[in-house]
Amino acid sequence: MGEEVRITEYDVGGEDDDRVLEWEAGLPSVDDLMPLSQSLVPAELASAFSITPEPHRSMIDVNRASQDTLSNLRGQSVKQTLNKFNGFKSFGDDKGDEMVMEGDETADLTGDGSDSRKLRRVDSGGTGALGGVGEEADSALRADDSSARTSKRPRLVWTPQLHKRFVDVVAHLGVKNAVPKTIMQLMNVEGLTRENVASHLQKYRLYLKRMQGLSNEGPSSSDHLFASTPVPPSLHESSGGGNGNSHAPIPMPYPPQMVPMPYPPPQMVPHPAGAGGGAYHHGFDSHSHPYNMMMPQRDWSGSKFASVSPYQHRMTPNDK
DNA sequence: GTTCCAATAT
DNA sequence: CATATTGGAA
Repeated sequence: MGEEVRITEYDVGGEDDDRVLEWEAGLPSVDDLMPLSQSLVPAELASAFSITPEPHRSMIDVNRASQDTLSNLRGQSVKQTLNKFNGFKSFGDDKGDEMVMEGDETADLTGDGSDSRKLRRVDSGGTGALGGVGEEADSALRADDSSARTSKRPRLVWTPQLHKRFVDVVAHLGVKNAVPKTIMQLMNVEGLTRENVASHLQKYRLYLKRMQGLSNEGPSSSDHLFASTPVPPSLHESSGGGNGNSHAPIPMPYPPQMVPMPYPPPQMVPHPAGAGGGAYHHGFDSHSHPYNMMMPQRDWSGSKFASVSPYQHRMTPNDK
């Protein structure tokens, strides 16, 4: 069994600082990785081989470790990086809604009760304030607030990836079937609520409508996210019409493997939301920022919510 | 009783 | 502007 965390061992060589950013970009998110608390070796197996499992490691430990490591790499920007780690949040929300999804090779391990710790860090302007390098990373969190219950969900941020998925699903369901509940289910994004989808769907419909009216012309400044999304050419109806099946609450289009868009299990990555300053918008022109650009299909990060995004840029390049 | 959907609120 | 929340209608 190899060791998991030995990131600290990599030596930096004489690389540029920029390299570091590149690494970050490609690195899996925290949620991407196996839960730290989980041992790689099953207990029985371990005992059989006389392996003593390592004591538990918590996020705090890791953060500390990474802080150390990063401190070595670059004396300064550490904080920013750490924020990325702390910035993600995890929801334990279970509405008991199970997917009707098949069991293909997704081998979904995601769903497991991966530790639903609520690690919440909403730093926003803090960056400027002290900017100290030795900024506290832990912030153990006050116990009472840690329970997500009774607390409101943060605003969902529809990242390009999320939206992409949304559009795909909507495209595949007919117009008739493209209702919030179904969409939500097919999207298979953890923590995504029906309301979230409903709200987005509403906006999306308006967008489509507007698009139809003005079929040609007009890089409207209000395009944003939508502009870059391949709109379903024709909103064709799916099996809904001819399907005489009375049962099956959710009409699965086709067998899993045949379905043109097999979605990977949900994952999430911390999003730079407001703080960093840069937002995506427009899809292009973003190549100066390490994170959150339209990545190749893979890594469809940002399936989750992000901290509030207080800032929004108002740009009217060529407003019409 | 649930879900959709449009309007309205934050 | 982007989402959330609301309330009437299917």
